[in-house]
Amino acid sequence: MDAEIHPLLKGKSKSLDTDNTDPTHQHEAITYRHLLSQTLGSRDPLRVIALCDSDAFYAACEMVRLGTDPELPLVVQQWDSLIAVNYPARKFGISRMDKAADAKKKCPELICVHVPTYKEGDAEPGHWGPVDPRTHKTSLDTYRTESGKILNVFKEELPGVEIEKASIDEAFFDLTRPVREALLRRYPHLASASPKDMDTPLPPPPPIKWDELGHLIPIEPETTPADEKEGQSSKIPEAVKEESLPTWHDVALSIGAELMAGVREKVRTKLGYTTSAGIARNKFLAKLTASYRKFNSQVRRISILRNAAIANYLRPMPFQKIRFLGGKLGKAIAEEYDASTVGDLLCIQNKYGESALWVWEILRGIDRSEVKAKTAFFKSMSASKNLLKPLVKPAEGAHWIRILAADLVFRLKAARAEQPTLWPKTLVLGAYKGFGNGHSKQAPFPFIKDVSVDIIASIADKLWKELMGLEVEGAPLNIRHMHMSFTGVGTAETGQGSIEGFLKNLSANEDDDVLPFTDGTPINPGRNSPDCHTAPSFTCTRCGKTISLEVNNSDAFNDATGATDISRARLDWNSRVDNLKREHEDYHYALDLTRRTNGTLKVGMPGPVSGSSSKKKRKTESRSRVSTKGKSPGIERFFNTSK
DNA sequence: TCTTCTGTGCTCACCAC
DNA sequence: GTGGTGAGC
Repeated sequence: MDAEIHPLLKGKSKSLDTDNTDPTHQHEAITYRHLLSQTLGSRDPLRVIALCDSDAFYAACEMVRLGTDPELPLVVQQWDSLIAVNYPARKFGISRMDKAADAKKKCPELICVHVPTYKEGDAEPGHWGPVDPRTHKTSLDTYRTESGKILNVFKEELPGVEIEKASIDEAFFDLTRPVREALLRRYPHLASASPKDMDTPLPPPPPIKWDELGHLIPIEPETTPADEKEGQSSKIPEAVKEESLPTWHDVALSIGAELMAGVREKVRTKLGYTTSAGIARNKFLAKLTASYRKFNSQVRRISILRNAAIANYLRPMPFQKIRFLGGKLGKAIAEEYDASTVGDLLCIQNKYGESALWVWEILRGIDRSEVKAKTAFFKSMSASKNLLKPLVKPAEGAHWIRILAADLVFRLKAARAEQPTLWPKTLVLGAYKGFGNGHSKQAPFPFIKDVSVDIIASIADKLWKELMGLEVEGAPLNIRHMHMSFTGVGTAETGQGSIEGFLKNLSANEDDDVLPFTDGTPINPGRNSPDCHTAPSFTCTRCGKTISLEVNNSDAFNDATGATDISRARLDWNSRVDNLKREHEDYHYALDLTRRTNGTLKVGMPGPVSGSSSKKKRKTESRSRVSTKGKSPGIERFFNTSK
């Protein structure tokens, strides 16, 4: 879920257009041009994004595996603590924080399932008899497998839709395209605009039967359902009534809800999992919407956030719930402003607001990050184990090495079922005595087709010896934690630039540059690319940087639309490069603005470029501030301003 | 009822040195 | 290569 732009610097281009009066674009008129354009990407006013997740996923996996009655209370435990509680069990007041024994007291007939475990010699994780943390290691692998099955159903049901697996039980969907297609099918009169009418707004949309689709997040906050009903008849002022009139985007959301209802039903019938979904105009809001469960108990599991409801939905939200604001940055903001909700921050944004564009935008529900299928597998794969009974003799290491190795073998094999050439370049073994007290050693890992516990163990045993060599003679060993991981996971193919498929931004230094396809691999091999070997790009006259277009395999000229027309494809390229230019200009504009209002913004970042990891950069930035400024309190650490 | 807050035991990513 | 942190589930 990488945004393309540094979150703190994201060109607030869109908001500069229509700006402060309508940051969420909820009143933006949708024209024929909007409707018929295929190239607006995240700026599409008809964008529909969904997040689908499974409730109490681990518990659901066990219910399916065991074939238990869905009404029976069930929990999944990891040693003594609960890691998943199904809905029937929640009715007994059991929560994830309970210990297994306490939960059992609350509900004597509770079904307690232990997570799958390995012990030495096991080829795969399983539900073996009594488990013992002193001999076993837990494994979530069966849940990963189930997660993969769900993802496959998603893909089958929505071919051509970009689906991004966000975690073991969540995925984002960019439904914009299928929704647009459905829209044009259902309302064919929309498709027949003459060129001169392209910029006229669409005719009024039809009414929408929300009740059949899911739960609509109310425009007016703090009203009980009764209030809402009453309000609809007479109490709500005219202006609000206006706002709640359906828009074409609402129609689009409703079609998105239909699509999600379809895939959810397929997941239920094919695999037995129930899911929830949130539908909104972007990923950030879709995610928040999905977690809206107020009236969303068992029946309606789709929540929909209309543009008109965004502001009131966000305002009371504790902002530290927002991704990237949950950590130290959020804490610093909270302390600086004595604020806790989004609403609190909206009033005081201007002090640092311009140097924190990402925050400015996200508080207003603006998020342009793309839904993008994960193109590569994990960069690393790790297994670790807390040892309740610390190791005291070096010879005890071999046992745990084999257990951790079994976990990695199993997972690598599973990954290779889909990507046979997957190759972890290094193996790392770590042994720790406690906080910050330990070491790790690594060794190159050969490309072997049949990776086995023995192979890994033979390498790891050597690493273990090295680690033991670091120990002081005669001192107690006392290893409390062991860690083994594969790093540098990639594919063994040559010319693997296409694996990434996206532009790479190698580092976050001043002098870094965006490299178009490091090895010159065609962006879109074959037919449709205007130029098979060059990423479309432009060079900024102000900063001299060359900005290249990110290529996304859901792009309009790609397979799904069947657009084979090269000139059309070229048009797409050009308009998208234009967008990119605008975005980049916005970036400079924002930078200038910041300099004027807040002193110099010292972030040392390249402009908004495609293909870089926002997370990476944000973290880099905040971390470097912390480390360079030492104890500097407050928010300045994050938005480094100077007089 | 909903939310939120804690915590543990992982897993993954990234950066500094 | 190695150590260490932040963050999310």
